[in-house]
Amino acid sequence: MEFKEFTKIYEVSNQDISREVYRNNQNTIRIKKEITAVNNLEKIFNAVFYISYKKGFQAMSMRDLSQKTGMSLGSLYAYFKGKNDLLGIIQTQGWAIIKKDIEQVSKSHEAPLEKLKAVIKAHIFLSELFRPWFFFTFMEARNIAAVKSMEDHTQKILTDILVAGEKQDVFKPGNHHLTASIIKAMQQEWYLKQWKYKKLNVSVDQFADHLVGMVEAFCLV
Amino acid sequence: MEFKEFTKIYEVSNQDISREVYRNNQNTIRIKKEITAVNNLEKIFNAVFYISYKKGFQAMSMRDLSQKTGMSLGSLYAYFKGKNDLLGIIQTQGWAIIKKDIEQVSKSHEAPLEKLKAVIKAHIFLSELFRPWFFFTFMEARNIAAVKSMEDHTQKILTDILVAGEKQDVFKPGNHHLTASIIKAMQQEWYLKQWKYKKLNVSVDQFADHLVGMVEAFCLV
DNA sequence: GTCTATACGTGGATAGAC
DNA sequence: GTCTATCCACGTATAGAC
Repeated sequence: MEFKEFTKIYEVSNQDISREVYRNNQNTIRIKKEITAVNNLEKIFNAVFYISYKKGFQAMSMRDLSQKTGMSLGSLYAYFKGKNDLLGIIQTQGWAIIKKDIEQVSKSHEAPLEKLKAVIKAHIFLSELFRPWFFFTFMEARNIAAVKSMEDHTQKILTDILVAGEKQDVFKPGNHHLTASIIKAMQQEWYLKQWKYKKLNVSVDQFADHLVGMVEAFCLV
Repeated sequence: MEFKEFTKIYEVSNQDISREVYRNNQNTIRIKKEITAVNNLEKIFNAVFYISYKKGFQAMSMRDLSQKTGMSLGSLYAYFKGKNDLLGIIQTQGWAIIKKDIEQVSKSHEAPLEKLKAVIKAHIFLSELFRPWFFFTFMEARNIAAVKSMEDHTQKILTDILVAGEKQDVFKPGNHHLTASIIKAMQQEWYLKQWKYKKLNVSVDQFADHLVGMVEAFCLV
């Protein structure tokens, strides 16, 4: 599967995400008109990602955010209770995006190798589609327990596939936990070092294929 | 080479680092007695790493730092001009540690495969020895141009080895820039996700060997 | 729903005693 | 060299007009 294909199957836009956030937080968001709210939420998220990418969420002031969105300080506080609340909203949503996807993909395919390839690629493609969410979640949430448990969760999926593959004599024996962990690291690389791959002129598809190639070389009997 | 061996060859302690920092910054540091200065600098760095690991450097207040070091606010400012200055000092030193090592190691060995293994392992071992410095540098300096150029630099060393190996028919042809980049990502994993490998009970040596195994499987003809 | 004006607290930094 | 006390700016958050 290539990235283009993936985007057609996985039809979710940034607007959809903002709408989801709006509906999940209608109790705290003071805006009544959905269209207005969704549009502004999108503006807010983009601004947060932009500023946080450069200097981190903590260093971003509400005045920064006000300037970048073009909205006043007062308006912003109609969309979230406080800066900390905003952080929580983004993290929760980022988490939801990742979780939903992984579960979906890991159910498709049966053969271990095909399954492994599909899971690896799906995660990279998803992180490409929502790169700012992934980057932000990684950078700003590092020590939250929730994030660690999510890492464990997604890693377990990979480990299970490797173990199943070994039983079917498709994969070599070895420390599958460790292999799974390193695969995860390689996937993360794509959204953590975007600037590098832009400079190297490497596309998502190239990156994903290269990574799959490395995993195959190491795991296959 | 194993980690134990490495530590014997590379005989540098945290004290040595603090002393280096002291000597490099004698113009701005107001303390005259070296012993006092070096001891307190070490305390300061450890405190910075501890607090920043949990909430990031920006979120760390000078009062946090004062409490954790047991030194007063006033005293702290005798060691650096300001919070921003402190950040710069740590980053510069972190950078120096990495740079010095890599250059040293890349000169040893001649055969591409041996050289590749040595460079990969040395970096992992070094990052283990000075893990807080590496973690801090990665997390707090992500978008500084200096850091990007350093990434390029260390990556180039790996790329060159791969290219040389291909010419000697030891390594398969391929996108060596991309491979080098992914190797770097795998190395970084060791100090970025320390908590995970502690939980998995994976030692530095195991990790390094596993990684070398993956690279060999992929690169060797 | 969005704005401006403003209150209030926190945090970086310094002065000056010891 | 280190401390306490204090200054001042900046940033979060709210009130209330439009």
